[in-house]
Amino acid sequence: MGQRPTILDVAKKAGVSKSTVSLVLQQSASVKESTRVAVRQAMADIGYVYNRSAATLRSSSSGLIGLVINDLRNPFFAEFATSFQMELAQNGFATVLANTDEDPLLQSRTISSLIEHGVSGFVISPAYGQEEDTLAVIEAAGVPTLQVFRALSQDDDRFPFVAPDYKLGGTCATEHLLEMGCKRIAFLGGLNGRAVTQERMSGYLDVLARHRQEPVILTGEVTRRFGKQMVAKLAADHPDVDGVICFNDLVGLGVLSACVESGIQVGRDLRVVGFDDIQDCQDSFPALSSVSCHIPDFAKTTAAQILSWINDGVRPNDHQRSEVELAIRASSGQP
Amino acid sequence: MGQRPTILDVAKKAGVSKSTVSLVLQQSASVKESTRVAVRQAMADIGYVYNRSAATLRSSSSGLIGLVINDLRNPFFAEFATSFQMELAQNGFATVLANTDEDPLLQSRTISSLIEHGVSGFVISPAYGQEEDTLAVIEAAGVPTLQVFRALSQDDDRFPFVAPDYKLGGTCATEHLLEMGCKRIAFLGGLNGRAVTQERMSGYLDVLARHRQEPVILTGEVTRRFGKQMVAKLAADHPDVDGVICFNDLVGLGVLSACVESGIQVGRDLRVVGFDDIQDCQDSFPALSSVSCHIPDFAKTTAAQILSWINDGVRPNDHQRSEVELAIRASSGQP
DNA sequence: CTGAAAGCGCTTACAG
DNA sequence: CTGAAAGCGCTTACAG
Repeated sequence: MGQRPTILDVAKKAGVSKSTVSLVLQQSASVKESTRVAVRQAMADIGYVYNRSAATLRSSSSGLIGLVINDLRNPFFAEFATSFQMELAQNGFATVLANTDEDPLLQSRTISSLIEHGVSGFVISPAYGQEEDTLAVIEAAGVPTLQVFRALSQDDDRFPFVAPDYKLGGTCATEHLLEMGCKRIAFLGGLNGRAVTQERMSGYLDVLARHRQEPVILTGEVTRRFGKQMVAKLAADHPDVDGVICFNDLVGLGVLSACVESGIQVGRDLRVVGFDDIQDCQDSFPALSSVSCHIPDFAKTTAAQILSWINDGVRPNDHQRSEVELAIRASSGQP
Repeated sequence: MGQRPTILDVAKKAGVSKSTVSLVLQQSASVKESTRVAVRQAMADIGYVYNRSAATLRSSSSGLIGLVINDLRNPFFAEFATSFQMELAQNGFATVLANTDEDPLLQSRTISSLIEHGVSGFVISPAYGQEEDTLAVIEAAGVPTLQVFRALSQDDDRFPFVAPDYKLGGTCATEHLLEMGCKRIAFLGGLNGRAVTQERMSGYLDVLARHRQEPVILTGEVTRRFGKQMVAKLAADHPDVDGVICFNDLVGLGVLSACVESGIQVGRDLRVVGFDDIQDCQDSFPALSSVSCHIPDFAKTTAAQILSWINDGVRPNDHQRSEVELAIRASSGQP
């Protein structure tokens, strides 16, 4: 492959100094149009390729963003990651992606590694556990870091946090099921004690309290499998349940498939609402009602915030909630 | 954050020269154990962080792999990307991920950008179209590149290609349905004319020819939606079809949900086999039989190959096929 | 608006 | 086994 051309070669070819070439590379306004064109032409002629590592070393800005996700096999996160990456790409940033698989140890190691790579910022949906380790590593590096969906620490404000309005989602879903005439509504899935579970559940609990209904809570994994299991459990232990709010769509889709299996008419015998509104919701049978978190918009906003923090030093607000909206489909009783 | 310590600070602290520090960093065997320990200790004491950009500039090896995927919203690719990234991480490499959304223009731009970032290698599941542009960009850079699942060019061997044995998968699926007693088997989905579609279909066609059955082919999108639509079409145009082989699991899952909707008993009235064996197959109702591509294993192998190419100069074989295996579940008639 | 010089933090021969 | 020197390809002040 020989030697790749450098800005020196470009400068020679274009008949200018290498500083001028560098200025062209940085889109500096202080380069005359005609020289700019000449330099660009010279680059094209000799097949010049920008070397970011060299630039990073001098300017300490890599154009790399670290996206660290607790569970990338979950389609919700995969959809977010995809939208986020594409948005960053449009703004000239590349995304270094890492799945931590809910392992806090792997998480700290991953983050350290990405810091070595000189990421200009982090967006992280953290794994639970050993929060201090992770926080300390990031803090020591002083890299702009935005937490999404989950917060490593509820109390302090070391890193801004943005998430959908989980509580409102729980509220809307519950009110909707009540309006549809449900007399007994269960909440399924979500790890007990986690903030996200608490929030989604609290909307549900508030509404039920106002309507003097007793809650039925079956927390647990956030998987299709768990949703399927809970249908049997409901039939056995809580036969009066006629509506369920699921921690997320995976649980909801599991409920749907178990209902089909056991001949329960979803949308009539049992009304089901999921949470997140992943793409699958639209193509299940019946289509799954869900609290939409507007994943693509959320990803765009997140990208915009981390970029303006990096580029313009604008630190996002510490606590932000994005809008949610109930997407009503056949699983909760609409035609 | 002030100045981050450099190897010079470490050297001063440990009382050695910076070359020695560098050798420790590179795990060189020619550093005495005691000095190695002293240097490591000094690093910990002053909070040293390795600066890869500097190392990359000098050594031209970034420790970054570009993973370029045509459709990352498809769970099959998301599962692959996740397994691949985690495997790379275990080997000290970071993954820069990019979705091209089946857009060849975005693909060439993406690849150029990743080359600027100095990726040490590419793994790419390409988008179709303008293949030459993409090939030229990579070739000019001389970056080790492994094509997976799809090949940009069938004829030439510019970049090694590895994929599951699609044809064998089609064969197994068809034979299985025949054994289950199907009298008329359709092939659903897959873009017409694409190599992957051709291959999956050719296994199906061969088996049918041997058994003197007429094929029924309905190519099209590779989505749940398309699968749903085809159930109605089959009922209208090909009521005798009692088995379907789907281009992929998304199509298969769409078929299942439409069957539930229209009261068709999957596994009896209609036997269904998908392709890829994504995780959802296990939790649908009925569970979806599928040609397993062993995604996690495939990802591991891919990672190993690109790494040994980069690290040891071992270029993978030009055409490789990985094993597939039919996972038989209720949708094709097993209990 | 453009050029000459220094320097970012490493690795790499080369001595010793 | 360790040290002094050069250099990777850029950007950044600083002159002019």
